[in-house]
Amino acid sequence: MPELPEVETVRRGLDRILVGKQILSVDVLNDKTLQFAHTDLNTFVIGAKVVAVRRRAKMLIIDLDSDYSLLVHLKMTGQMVWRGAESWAAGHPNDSMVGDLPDRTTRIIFNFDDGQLFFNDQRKFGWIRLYPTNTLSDTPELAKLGPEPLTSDPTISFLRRIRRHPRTSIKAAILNQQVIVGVGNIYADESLWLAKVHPQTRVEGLSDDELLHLLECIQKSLQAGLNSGGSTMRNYVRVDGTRGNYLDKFAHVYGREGEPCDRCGHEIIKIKVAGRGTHICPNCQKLR
DNA sequence: CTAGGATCCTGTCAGC
DNA sequence: TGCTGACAGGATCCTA
Repeated sequence: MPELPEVETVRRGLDRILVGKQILSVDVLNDKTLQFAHTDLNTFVIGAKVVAVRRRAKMLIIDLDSDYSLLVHLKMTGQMVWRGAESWAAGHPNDSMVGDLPDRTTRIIFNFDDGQLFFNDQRKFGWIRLYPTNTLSDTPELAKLGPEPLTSDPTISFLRRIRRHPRTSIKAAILNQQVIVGVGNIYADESLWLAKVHPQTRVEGLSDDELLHLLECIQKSLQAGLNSGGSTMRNYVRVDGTRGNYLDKFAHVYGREGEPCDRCGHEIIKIKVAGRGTHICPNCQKLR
């Protein structure tokens, strides 16, 4: 799914398009996606205007002038698509970004007077919840999260939090949102390659300096993803109309098994770590 | 605390 | 062609 760079790309688009607009109605095409009392739609959502669109970890926060906020998680296959005078899409890249909507992946539709916002999610893991804006930071979803890697200084918090898991693999540790937020399977692999750390290395086997260097590599990888525009309609459809892969713009190892390492030329291999497909250069990333 | 597996879903792809 | 199993950018829950 969308990791931090993709969710932040969604956030920027929604903030630009939605702020100041009023939600006229909501169509619920999949009951389980909207995870709050549906009667609350009438009380706190319909008729409200969007005040701001924020992000925490991999979640979107749509603040409404009812003093309630929609909390959105795209999980593996969630995407947001705006259709109005302008057409815009970001999140999980697939044909729903460019085809007629609603389609079979559409779960929720927010209707505005000048357009529609589609929440599409093929696998139905994604969800939308509703909380009073001033209670958000105390919710189970947000309360225990680790620091943001690209805003504020995460170093002290990161070190303290990752040291709580001395015997876990470094890959599992950086995927843990209570240690550092925003890292998913792609950016975990990219960061570990950049830092030349084998994903199965135990946390206790790395010094503070090595962990902080890895943190810098996490920040660099996430920033590279963000700079390439996350996964948006623009980079999903190439100029010639064919389908593109935004990973090509920055990925060194993810999805590149069998290809040569950009640094040493050794063949990239795919293994399994922490239950996830994991891409490494076995020459650059040796298990000590 | 930790590893591993199952789970929530739908779709695609490789191999037979 | 059809079938089967593995796998997919997330996260939680359970067992051992």
